[in-house]
Amino acid sequence: MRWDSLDRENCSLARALAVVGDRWTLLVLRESFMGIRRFDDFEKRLKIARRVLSERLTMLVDEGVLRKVPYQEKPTRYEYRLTDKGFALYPTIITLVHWGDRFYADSAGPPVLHTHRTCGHDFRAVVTCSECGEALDARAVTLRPGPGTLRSAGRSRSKTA
Amino acid sequence: MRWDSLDRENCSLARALAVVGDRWTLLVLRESFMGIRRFDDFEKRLKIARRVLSERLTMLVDEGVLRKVPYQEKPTRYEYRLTDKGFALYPTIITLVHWGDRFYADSAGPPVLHTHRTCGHDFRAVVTCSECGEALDARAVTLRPGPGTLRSAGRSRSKTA
DNA sequence: GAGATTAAGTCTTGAAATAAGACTGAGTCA
DNA sequence: TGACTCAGTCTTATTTCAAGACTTAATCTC
Repeated sequence: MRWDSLDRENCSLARALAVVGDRWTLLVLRESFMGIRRFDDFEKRLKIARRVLSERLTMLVDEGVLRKVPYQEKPTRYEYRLTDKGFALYPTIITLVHWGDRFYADSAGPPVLHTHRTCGHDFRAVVTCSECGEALDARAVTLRPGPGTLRSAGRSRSKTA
Repeated sequence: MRWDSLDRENCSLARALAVVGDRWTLLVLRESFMGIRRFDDFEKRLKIARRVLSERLTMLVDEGVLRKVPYQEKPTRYEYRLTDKGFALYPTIITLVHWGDRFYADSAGPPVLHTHRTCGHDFRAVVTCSECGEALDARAVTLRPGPGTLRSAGRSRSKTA
């Protein structure tokens, strides 16, 4: 499978992965969520090859996940900021961080704590159902074909997720 | 950076990505969540190179995300099932699927709908704070060093996420 | 009992992505 | 004038990946 053709596949996960399903891309976004915006700062913090960083940033801008904003003139220089589409990836990233905390933290505990400013507490991310508000468990979810289902999709059979 | 050394880095996201930060790995897990368990079924559905599939499954078993369970003898054959650690990736996958639905669905709508058996409704995944129950926004989260922080970590400065 | 089939892989080969680091260019600072 | 900053691009060697033929072990089909 060629990944640049994946966006045509009728699967939201495959389409999402065609954009962010890459280690460097997600680490770049982690830095964005931590407030990093400039090329050299990304490079120094990630120790990423400049060529790879350049490619990823350009791709993320093309996809609308980041946007280039000029922060000085003479010479004009740009920084990379999250768009709303980029901010919408936060749930994915925070849940993955917490998975890492849970299964790969040092015995001492997680390296970083997340504090919810609204309530003032350190928290874990809990994924809940938009309809009933209960915490979601994969075993309690059923799949069924949606309006965008293609005729070909074998995955359209109702199946326990 | 070599990815096999990433687990030693003091960052939960990097450690998590060292395991699941790969397109094929996440698509394999998607199939697992859809109930697929056998080598040939993964291969047929994903059209993945057998070599790559074999590698990914072995790695996921080594990491404890999947486990091999014999389902017949003569010859003994195994299927791959999610462990609890594997099920714990559901929040990450469901939020990424919904991100794909939101930004990459056909005009008709998402290809697959998710139904919560507990309440009977189609739902979106909402990430909430474990402490106050409110929906989380990246802008309302602050980072601070946790017990596992290394002395080296520049990321330990308190920073808006 | 010969040959096809099923399941779960391994092997080979060519193509693509990555890492490391030198190089470029436009402008400022000392 | 020369060093420095920032944001890249370019080159080359290494690593990883994709495609698909091949292997093994056992069972079904005729």
